[in-house]
Amino acid sequence: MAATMKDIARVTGLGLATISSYLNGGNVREQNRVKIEQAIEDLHYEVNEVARGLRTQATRTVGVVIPELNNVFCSQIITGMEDALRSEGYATIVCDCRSDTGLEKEAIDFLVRKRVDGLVIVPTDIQGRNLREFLKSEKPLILIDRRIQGIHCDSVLVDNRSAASEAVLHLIKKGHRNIGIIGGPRDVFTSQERLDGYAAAHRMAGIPVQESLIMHGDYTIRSGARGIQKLISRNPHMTAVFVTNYEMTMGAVIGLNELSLKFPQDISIVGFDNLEFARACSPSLTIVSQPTVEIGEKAAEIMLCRLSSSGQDEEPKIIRLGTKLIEGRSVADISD
Amino acid sequence: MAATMKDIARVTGLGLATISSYLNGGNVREQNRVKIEQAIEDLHYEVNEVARGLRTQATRTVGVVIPELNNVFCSQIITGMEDALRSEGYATIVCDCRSDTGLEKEAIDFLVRKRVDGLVIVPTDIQGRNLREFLKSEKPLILIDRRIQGIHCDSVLVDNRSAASEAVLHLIKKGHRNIGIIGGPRDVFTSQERLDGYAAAHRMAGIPVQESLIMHGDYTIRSGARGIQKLISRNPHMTAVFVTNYEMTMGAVIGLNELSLKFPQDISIVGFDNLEFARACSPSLTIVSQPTVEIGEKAAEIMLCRLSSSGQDEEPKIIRLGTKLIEGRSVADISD
DNA sequence: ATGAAAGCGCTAACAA
DNA sequence: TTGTTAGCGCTTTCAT
Repeated sequence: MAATMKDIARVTGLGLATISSYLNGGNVREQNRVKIEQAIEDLHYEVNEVARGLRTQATRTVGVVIPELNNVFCSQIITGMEDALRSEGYATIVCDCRSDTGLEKEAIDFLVRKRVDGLVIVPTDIQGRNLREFLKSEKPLILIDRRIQGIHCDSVLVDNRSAASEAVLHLIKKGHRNIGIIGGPRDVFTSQERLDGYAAAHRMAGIPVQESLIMHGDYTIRSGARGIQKLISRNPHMTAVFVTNYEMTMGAVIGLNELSLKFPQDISIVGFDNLEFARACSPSLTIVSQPTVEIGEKAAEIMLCRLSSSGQDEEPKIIRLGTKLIEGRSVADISD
Repeated sequence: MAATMKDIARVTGLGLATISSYLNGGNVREQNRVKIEQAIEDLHYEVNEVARGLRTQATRTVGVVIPELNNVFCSQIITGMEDALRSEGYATIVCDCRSDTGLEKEAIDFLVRKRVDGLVIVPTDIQGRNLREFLKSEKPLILIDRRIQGIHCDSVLVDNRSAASEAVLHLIKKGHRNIGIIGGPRDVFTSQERLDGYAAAHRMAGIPVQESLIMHGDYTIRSGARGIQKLISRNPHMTAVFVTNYEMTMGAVIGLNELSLKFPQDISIVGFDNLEFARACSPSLTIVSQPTVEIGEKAAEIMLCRLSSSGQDEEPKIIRLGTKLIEGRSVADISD
């Protein structure tokens, strides 16, 4: 059996309160401090966080629900967040709900049962019913990447409209007029914003938006490959495609390979996320890059703040982080 | 405040033992069962797993330590494992130690303090000092991907020797005689096994191994890019390269792009992992594919078994899973 | 089948 | 500063 505070008390001849005080950074007489440290060393004592949690009603654990762990955007966010939380003694329990609203509900219930102190989520269910329930618990909730109507809580987002319009304007500047887009699911917040940005860029340039140039994928590699192939067959005049997440970008590249088409000669392409992949492509891809690690760190920072005694009653914060357009060689200049 | 068993007892007029018995699947008189269920419903009661954990000395939580979450091999393993564990009510706390032995120790201590019931680890420290300590706790420990000398515990590995020799023999069959390899760090178990396989294939074919054809990377994209460039400058006769993990494979592709070299015309390449990336390359890459999700599921299965009352005293299991060589178009046939 | 009571390891209020 | 004590919410004897 692992040693307990009682053992330390017995060995040192001190009371429990003294040990507890020492462990929690309180004042202890020098000679006792030495004794306690010696005993802890000898008995390999480690605080039992379960007992502490029962007493303090805090598990020092944060729950995270994401649509897909096996997705660079998500895994990078978690890397940044987990790191920041752990350095403050918080554990992170990550649940992957496979973009399934049912599994999302199960994951949240699971985390509630585990008594996490707070929840960070990249929501799948756009209704947010599960979240409304969670909010009643008065525990901090942070939304990442997607907002939900009627849910007022801290959110960390990127500026999707600007990101998309910057990408599309870049294509327009290079002379493209028939620009396809492979967007995400119609009902996803982020996806809508990116489509808005696509339309806004067209408006700014005075180019009408053509419905046939708009495809909705589901953020998978497969849908990216299918998407670009459909776009091409439907739109003989299309000279460029903007793809709105990493997996679909990779899919689009696969799709072109399958048709033996080359970028930028046959078609220009602007992708999304994952600089490494962009550089690995030949020629390298022009992409919109999101500050994923920063998103995770920001979420952790806000969570830590809410969890501390001070930052509880402040208004919900909406953080918008910027993206960068990183130029590769996948866009042909056809202006003349 | 959330409702407790006491509340259920008060509302139903029953004793705590009865409620507990009900919650744990014991026998309860029909009429009481109904009453209890009603009360649970009304009060939104949820078991407090923290209190239960304190009492039962089990948190129903498994700790996982990996060298890099933002690495497809690791994230896919975790996807498979987390899924299997959660469906049995176990939470997974993942710690990313950034391939740093110091951080690995911190992560393990952290998980011990969190009183995880078991530990699954892709070890970074090849000495395994942290693990020796953990083993004393009598809690189940499972090693993934890498074994450690002197640590006897369950392990889930792939057959690295066969994987590597199959890849190299494939190259030899296509007529290659000067085959470079970008291996992992010298001290990593998996990396040694793959190098063994590389050598074994040469022996089988009666081809001497040349030291200059062997590079050691550190499993990062950057080291793959540098690695292939060094190999090329050092070995003018080299016609093919075998790259031994996904990140370095992507790096090698980047490195070739930077030199404006094409595969398979200028050099043939066999990579590792991530079928999607392999298909996204142009032409598609021939790769060794590991059953990552299966590795995670197997680890979860063994952990669940060890954690159950039955499977505790069995001998450590060493599971070896097979890999597949998936042919793309990145290997030129130069036999004549 | 059910109830009473002890105790898991800790913190915090109170006393000394 | 330190000791004593009560309980956090649960499971588990031991009675009944």
